[in-house]
Amino acid sequence: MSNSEDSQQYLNDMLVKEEDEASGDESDKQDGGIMLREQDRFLPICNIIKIMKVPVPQNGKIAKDARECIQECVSEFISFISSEAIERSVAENRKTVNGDDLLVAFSNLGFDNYVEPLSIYLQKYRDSNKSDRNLFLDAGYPHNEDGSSANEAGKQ
Amino acid sequence: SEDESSKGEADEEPLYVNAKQYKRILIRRQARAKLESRIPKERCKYLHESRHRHAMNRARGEGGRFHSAQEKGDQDSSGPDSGSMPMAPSGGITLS
Amino acid sequence: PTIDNFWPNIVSEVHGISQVDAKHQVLPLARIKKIMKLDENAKMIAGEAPLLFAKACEYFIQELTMHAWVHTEESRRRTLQRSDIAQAIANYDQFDFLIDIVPREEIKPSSAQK
DNA sequence: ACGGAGCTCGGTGATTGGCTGAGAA
DNA sequence: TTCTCAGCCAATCACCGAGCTCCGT
Repeated sequence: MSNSEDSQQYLNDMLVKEEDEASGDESDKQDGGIMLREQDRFLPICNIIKIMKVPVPQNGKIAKDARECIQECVSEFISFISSEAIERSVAENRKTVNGDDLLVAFSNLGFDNYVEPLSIYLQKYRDSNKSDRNLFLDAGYPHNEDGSSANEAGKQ
Repeated sequence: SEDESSKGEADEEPLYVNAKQYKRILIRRQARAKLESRIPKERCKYLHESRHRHAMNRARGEGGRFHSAQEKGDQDSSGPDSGSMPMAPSGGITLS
Repeated sequence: PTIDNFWPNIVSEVHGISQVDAKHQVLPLARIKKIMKLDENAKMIAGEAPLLFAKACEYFIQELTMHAWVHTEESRRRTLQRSDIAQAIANYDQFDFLIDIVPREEIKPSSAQK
């Protein structure tokens, strides 16, 4: 039953380290390190397509070239903003790139439109995490801290 | 402060680009060059061998579409005449 | 659904979010982090960074696609293709950072170049 | 004490091609 | 007009996220 024609052997992600492309006749071995696969460089194409369909009319079509083009653009988008944000975190002697570094990077690179919605989104994310923690801690264990004790998240 | 558009690279990029992005574009260009050797020159036909084989072996409808795998064994006890229709709405029409 | 209303709509959408659900993101956070880590200067990355990027990427994809679709309609087509994206990038200076990814010469021949 | 890197693990949605009309040419 | 090519289906399995532990700040 088992076929004997298995040109490529796949190991699990735990063991796979070397290049493992199985594109049929693909045999490009570039030195300089480990080969990067598309899964390492791009976001999943299915998710990209879903988002692309939002501003396109219902009966509109999207060519394969266009999907892959956007996929590459998105990865460059991430790397482009990241590069600026990382440089800022280094300039401030921090090892961790945080959300504020990104917001500053968006602003500095001319993506001013992104700053307001992303600031709101980031604030809501931090609020929801803090409220989760505080509810858990305040439930039955009074833990004193210097300064503030009771503050409610007010908005709108 | 200067609000002029930065020129492209003196002898490589003759186009005018967004002044706020100019410096970063050059930095990214270098970073991509370092990665270039690790990037395959062309896109492969599929990402996973196993998923490729899965798609090839799947039950397919007449129009080439994937179809519920109602049978995957090889032995068909029923007569060949039995039209494979999982659910035939008798005269009824689907709501809406 | 127009370009002028895009960002105002986005801003009112984020206000409608009650609690940030990190789980059901459209884009996988682990993949975004992996792409960020391709930068040799990247050391540590806060958990909120991929989350911000997930949202930002949604906006970016929608905006770029929206701009590209304008050119699809200008050419009286119903299929968005790569040349439309090249045009969109050429016409909006916020997309200048993509100039190497989609070079100018990718704009379809016999089309006016601004 | 906080929070992120690196494991492991289990649950799940992204991946995937043949046919055919929409639509690019 | 000719003929390329994107949408359409859903089952597997690679990968994502949620737990851990460990270590640096």
